[in-house]
Amino acid sequence: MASNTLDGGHLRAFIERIERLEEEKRAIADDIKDVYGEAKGTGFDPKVMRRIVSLRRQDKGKRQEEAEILDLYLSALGMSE
Amino acid sequence: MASNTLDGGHLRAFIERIERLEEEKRAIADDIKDVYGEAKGTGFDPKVMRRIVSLRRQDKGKRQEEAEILDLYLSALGMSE
Amino acid sequence: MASNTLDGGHLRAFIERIERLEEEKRAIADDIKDVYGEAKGTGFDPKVMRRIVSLRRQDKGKRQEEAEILDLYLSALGMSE
Amino acid sequence: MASNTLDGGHLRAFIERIERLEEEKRAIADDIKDVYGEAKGTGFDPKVMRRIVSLRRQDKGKRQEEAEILDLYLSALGMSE
DNA sequence: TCAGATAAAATCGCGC
DNA sequence: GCGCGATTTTATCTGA
Repeated sequence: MASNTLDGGHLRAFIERIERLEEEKRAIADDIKDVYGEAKGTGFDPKVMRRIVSLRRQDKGKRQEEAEILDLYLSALGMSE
Repeated sequence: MASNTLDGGHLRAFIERIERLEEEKRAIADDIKDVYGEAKGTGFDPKVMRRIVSLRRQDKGKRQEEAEILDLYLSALGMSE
Repeated sequence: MASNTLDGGHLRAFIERIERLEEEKRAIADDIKDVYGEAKGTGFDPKVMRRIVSLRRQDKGKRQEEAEILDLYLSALGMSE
Repeated sequence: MASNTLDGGHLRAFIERIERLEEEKRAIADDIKDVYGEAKGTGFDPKVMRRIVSLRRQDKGKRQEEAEILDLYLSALGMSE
């Protein structure tokens, strides 16, 4: 039972670390929303902006994927080290 | 055309701010994942932990909503002033 | 081409079933709106009512989650069998 | 205070009617999900199907809009009765 | 690696 | 028309 108490304290610590991080994450999400709002206030269409961000994210992901494939080829050729 | 360039620069600035924020957000998400991994390494079940975090988040949200609805009732009853 | 026609017919049947169900769903949504309107007509504030409905929905979901998490705890402790 | 009790009962009746309707709505939503699952089981791609349903819904909305415009013209011409 | 579950983002629709 | 809430769609993550 003592060990249960110990585990409980340990678990609580983990939970609270996670909750703090999630709070930070949420704060940033709010910041992002604010930026969209600010942009809207200066005449930009948030919907269009979201699409741009999404497209650029995809491009970036694709570029990363291509880089990984390149690494794969290089290591297959014994040229990665 | 000059105005287009200006708008473009403005838009670009917004987009880049958003992308930086999204990067931070993703970094925090990774941190959270790490914490779950670390907890798992010490014997805790991540699934149970996620459920706990979720439940606590709901509790918090619900308490806030209840406070809001009380205000609503009071104002509906003309007792808010 | 015969197989295309067959697949097309099959697909069409699925699509139409879905569309019929969506129509029913929309009809119910309209009914709900009507009830809010009727309640408003007898002096109740729809905004407050919506909040109540939302809160009760959350309560229900939370109770279900709590039951699930109890199961999780029990199984995590090897007490579920 | 007696009137409050009466109002409470009335309010409760409205709330419960709404909740029953929302339950029906949710049941239908589940049915729809089931149909997509069934279609997937016979080899159709749910994502494509959703797009089809969405397109057809748009078409329908557009056709309705056109019909309304036609009615408008007809009544403007005194030909609607 | 894929399916299933979970969470996030985007879209839609309502009421104000 | 705008914000807000609900719904739907998309992306992420975990476990098999």
